Amino acid sequence: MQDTMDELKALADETRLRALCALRNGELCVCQLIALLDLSPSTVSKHLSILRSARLVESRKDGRWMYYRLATRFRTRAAGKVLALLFADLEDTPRIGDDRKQLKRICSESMETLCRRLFCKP
Amino acid sequence: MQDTMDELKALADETRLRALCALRNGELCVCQLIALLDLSPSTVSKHLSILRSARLVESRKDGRWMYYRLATRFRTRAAGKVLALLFADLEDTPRIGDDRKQLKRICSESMETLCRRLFCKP
DNA sequence: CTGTCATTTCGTCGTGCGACGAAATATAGC
DNA sequence: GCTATATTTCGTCGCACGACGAAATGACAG
Repeated sequence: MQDTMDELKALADETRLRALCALRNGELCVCQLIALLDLSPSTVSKHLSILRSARLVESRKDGRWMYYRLATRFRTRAAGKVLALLFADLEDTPRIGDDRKQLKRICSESMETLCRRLFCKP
Repeated sequence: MQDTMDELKALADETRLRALCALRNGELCVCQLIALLDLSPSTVSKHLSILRSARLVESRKDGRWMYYRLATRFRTRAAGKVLALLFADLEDTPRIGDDRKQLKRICSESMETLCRRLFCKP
């Protein structure tokens, strides 16, 4: 039951749902998620650590960059199917639609340029 | 998206999950849920109102008693299937197993006797 | 109409969560 | 080894949430 609760609590936040939806098309770097979600790096990092504790996402480190992706194996039998159902529902919402467009723009940029924009003064 | 969020937030609480599981076999009176969950009447009432706001349960009044049951139509396409998946997973957990036994005992009592035990001093 | 009883609403208290900035950690490039 | 940079950890703040008891509401029983 604790596993289920962890997953549900991880899902019960709009920011984290948006992050999960963004990861549907493959892994993303933290800085890309920061740009998408438009929150402080520390806040985004905390959200990702909550998703990882619930084993809804996995991460890998590549040099200076940290990549997150959807988990492939979950702690509960329900999790994978629940995610699929949520994704299908959220597909049509304006918020997630906007995110998808925004993500396209973000991914068209090199990560160096992106990070420069994120962390440096204008 | 708000509908999905409301549902997920309603689900992300152990007490409310237990209540939903208890309602799988049919409607229950508030006093039966109070006995099962072992929480104050006001607390249980609040939980049920959250579940009702999310449209996961429906209620009907019969005289002095208020009955709650699982909703049949949901606000999102995912909700019904998500509930089914959660139920299947929770089925096997000790907590929900205990609840099922406890609920059998509770339902074997008349509601008058039950309420007398709940509200009156011994 | 009045009293009783089941349930909800209201007010309060403590805890948990999401936000941030500052500091710490880790890696790449010089 | 330094320095710059990407991410995480830590400390703090405000707010939402779950718990309760007391008071309000609504329905039946006399």
